[in-house]
Amino acid sequence: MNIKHDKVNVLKTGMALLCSKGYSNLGVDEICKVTGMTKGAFYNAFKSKEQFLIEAVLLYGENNVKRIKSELEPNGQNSAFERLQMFYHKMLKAQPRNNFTGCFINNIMSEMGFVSELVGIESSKEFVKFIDAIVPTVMEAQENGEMNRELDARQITELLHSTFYGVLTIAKSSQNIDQSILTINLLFNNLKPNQNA
Amino acid sequence: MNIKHDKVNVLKTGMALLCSKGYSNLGVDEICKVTGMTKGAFYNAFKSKEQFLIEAVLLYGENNVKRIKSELEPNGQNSAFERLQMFYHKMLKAQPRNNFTGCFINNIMSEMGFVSELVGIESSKEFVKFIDAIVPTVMEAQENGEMNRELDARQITELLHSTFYGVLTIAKSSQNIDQSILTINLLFNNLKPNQNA
DNA sequence: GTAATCAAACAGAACGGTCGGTACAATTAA
DNA sequence: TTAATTGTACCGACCGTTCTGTTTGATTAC
Repeated sequence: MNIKHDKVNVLKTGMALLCSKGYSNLGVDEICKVTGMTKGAFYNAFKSKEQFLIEAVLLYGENNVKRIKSELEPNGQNSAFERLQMFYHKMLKAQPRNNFTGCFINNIMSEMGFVSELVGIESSKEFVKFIDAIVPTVMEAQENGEMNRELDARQITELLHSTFYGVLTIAKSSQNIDQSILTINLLFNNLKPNQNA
Repeated sequence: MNIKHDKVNVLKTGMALLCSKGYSNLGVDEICKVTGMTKGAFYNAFKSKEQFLIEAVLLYGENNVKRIKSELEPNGQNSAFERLQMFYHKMLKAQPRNNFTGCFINNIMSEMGFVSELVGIESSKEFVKFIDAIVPTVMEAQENGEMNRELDARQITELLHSTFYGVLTIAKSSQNIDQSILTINLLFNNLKPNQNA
């Protein structure tokens, strides 16, 4: 009996696999096995394995932008600066202990950015969208006087998220996030206005 | 006629291949083709492809520590802060345009950190050695009054190098280093002592 | 001096396994 | 009936590795 497969669910399951195993280490057979698809169904739904990856990148990006906006929006309790800090802490701590797979876009950028130009371009686009989604909260923190107003908000955001990617990579390799949290905290403290100004 | 292969040269050539193609995308056949080895010679020199990777990581780490120390040592012209800034600029700009492969250790950490525990551990160790090699110059910059003395030198160094890795990954994917340089500059400016203190 | 010996290094064909992808009949939905 | 979807066997290419046999160069024996 044929099974009706929800493409979005397949992509979401595939994302987790891609995130932990990487693209080259993950076979189409395994994607099919885990999602319960057959090869016929897979290649009916996706033109190729690479196209599957790109669709996963796009879906992840879309959902992540929503998540960013949701977690950073004013909640009546925390200031913009606090929400930003909580946001990055949460993402670091969300990683299961001893199963630290890192961020999907960061991993794909690193593995495929130079191998597949198309994948590189698409994941870069998603990164820019993440930045776009975070910038308003950084601006709010600047207006609050919680962050240095002399700096460009977009530059600050690029710095924050780049550093986040950097510590993620190191944490993924050492399977330890303690240092990552210290590093992110240091950066946040440094982005406060000059205390004695 | 048999050819005498220098293991170090083979590893260096392999490093460049690993850096641009990644581990999973690089076959032993290609390593052999580029280095002029045959399979027999390769498997006589290396127990396995993974062992080849680990030896490449170790050699890269060793050479990179030497390079860091050499580029950061006092030159009678530049202050510690200037030498640090020049060091990171140089590493970013050293990447050939449109052929931006990133940093070997960063790439391997991201691709293999979770796939092979051994590779993850070894590359993390090399990262720590890089930090060890940079810390003294950060301390010197603090003593000079060029960098904020209130912060822990090792923490600053971790932040610098993590951010460097982050911007490298993004640059590798977008094939553009302009933003990376701006981001690193912003971080350096922020690590100066509070101007109005 | 030189012939015999031997382990290490090398060459490259071959192996079993896995890869992404396809062919096509069977099944389902319209 | 017809078109779309699925299940499965299968393809050629490629993978890391192993294999057998050869070459090499240093060591040993005479």
